[in-house]
Amino acid sequence: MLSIGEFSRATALTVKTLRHYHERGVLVPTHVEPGSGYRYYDEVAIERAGVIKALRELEFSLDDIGQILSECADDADALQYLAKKREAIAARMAHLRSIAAALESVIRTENDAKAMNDTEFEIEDKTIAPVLIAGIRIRGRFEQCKDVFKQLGRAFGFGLAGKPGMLIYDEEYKQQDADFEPFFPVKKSKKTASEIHVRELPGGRALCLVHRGPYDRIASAYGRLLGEARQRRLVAIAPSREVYLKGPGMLFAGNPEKYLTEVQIFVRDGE
Amino acid sequence: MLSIGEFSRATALTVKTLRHYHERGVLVPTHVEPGSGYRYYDEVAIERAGVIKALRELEFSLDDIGQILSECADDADALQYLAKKREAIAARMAHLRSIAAALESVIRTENDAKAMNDTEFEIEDKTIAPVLIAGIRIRGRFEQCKDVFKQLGRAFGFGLAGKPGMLIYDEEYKQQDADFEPFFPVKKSKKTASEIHVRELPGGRALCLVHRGPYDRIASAYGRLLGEARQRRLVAIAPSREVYLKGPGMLFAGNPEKYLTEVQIFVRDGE
DNA sequence: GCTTGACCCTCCCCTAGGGGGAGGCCCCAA
DNA sequence: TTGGGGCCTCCCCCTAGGGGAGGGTCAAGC
Repeated sequence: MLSIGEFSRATALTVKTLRHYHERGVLVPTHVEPGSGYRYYDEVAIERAGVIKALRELEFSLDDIGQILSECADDADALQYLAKKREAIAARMAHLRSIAAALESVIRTENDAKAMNDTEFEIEDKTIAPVLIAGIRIRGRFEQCKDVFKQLGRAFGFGLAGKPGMLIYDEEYKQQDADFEPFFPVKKSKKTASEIHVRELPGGRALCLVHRGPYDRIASAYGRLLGEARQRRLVAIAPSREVYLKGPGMLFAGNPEKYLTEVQIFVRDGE
Repeated sequence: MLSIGEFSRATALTVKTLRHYHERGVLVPTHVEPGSGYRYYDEVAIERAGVIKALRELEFSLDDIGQILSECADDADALQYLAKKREAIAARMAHLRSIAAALESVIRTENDAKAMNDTEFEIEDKTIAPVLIAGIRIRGRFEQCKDVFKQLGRAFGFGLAGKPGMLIYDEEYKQQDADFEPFFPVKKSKKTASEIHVRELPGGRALCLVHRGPYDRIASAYGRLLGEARQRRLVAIAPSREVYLKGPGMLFAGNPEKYLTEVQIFVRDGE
């Protein structure tokens, strides 16, 4: 028979832990001296302690361990518990994966934005590649887009493939009854029962300009782009797009003077 | 100003949680009525509550959240915290992955063994495929192999590709100074600084017999196999192998009468 | 037999993020 | 003025133990 200290060294469990296991009933000492309350353990307890250690390493709770020990004498008997644990761990990992994806997305966005901190932006004549998006087209005020992005983020678990954007279907600026579609680029399509519309956005030639500052001053970027288009004898094709290189973050609204928005006006040669 | 109940509905945080956040200092009410102790919150608190909710969903601790809120006004300011969290989550996921692998391995082993429960085993003349293994060759008593398997399991995180086995280099049975090598099949090689020997085990023709029962009766399987080899005029090639289809489990030692061990004696045509 | 030092005991408080509930005060409307 | 709902503080509960205080026990040396 081993005293608790000897048993602790034999099993590599702390004395505190052993007393706790006794209290919780998962590893009761073989004998408790009635007068002094000293705990004594035998060989059988060493084996049981080994099983408990193995189960703890698999992150079973003490309650589960107590039940497993009372019902099982062989790994095969514990199969249902092991399988349940496997499912629980898979679920937990899926959740952690979604958190990691969200973190990754914020970090990348902020790093990208940081790199553009001191850039002076000019109008660019680019060819935009087609891109798969998930969007929700709505009619109303632009403030609503915040909630729409949240909805999209939840539906796709931030398994996103790029910066969020918006399609603006109106030919002229409308404050009240605007017709627009916030979207996220996504990696692959996914069944969603809601009003989310997943499709490939066509590419094409576009005049682009990055606007730095709050959204209520974004009209100037449109003005410059449309002026440039006229000068180059190009015809704008609706919808135009905005890509939010840096906007209100996932956590903080941040400073609107630092917002970066690329405005893309698709064009074709004028007749 | 909103009462705590109204604020609770506005933020979707429970009243209990809000009081807890107050106590922990992460979300202090805008005003506390001195007489009654009633808490009142304003619009700014709603925004702050939103940030706290987002950070809680990313599984930051309240302490971390307090610090982030006190130092950051923009997602960019929180980058270091986000990056640290990402690392922590990656580490946690790696750990969970190893647990899941261990669970998977036990479950598969037990299911495989269960399927062989009622089988009567006969000698088979098989061609064994080559297999990549990690082994530790030692000299001593067979009881030591238990610790060796533990060591291998730890080193390879149960990222295993099959059943454990053992190579027996002795031509005859030795109790004391046996020369043997417990091994695990592995998926790919891996640098290990210790005495673990990773290599491809050659395949070949072998006479095989599954032995059911404790290891101290395994000699009969060898006897039957060697007799069969003699009868077929085959020559045994050392080392022979044992594959532990079901032995003492990861958790319980279990019932030795149910152990299943495939003995493989490699042979070539006799001259 | 006594002392000493190591060992062991129980009891209480602590961790993170709240949940549940008791007992009592506050506020507003009928 | 009275009710009912809202709000307050205080206490205990959960994991799996850790830290420490205060005090009893064991075995060996003298």
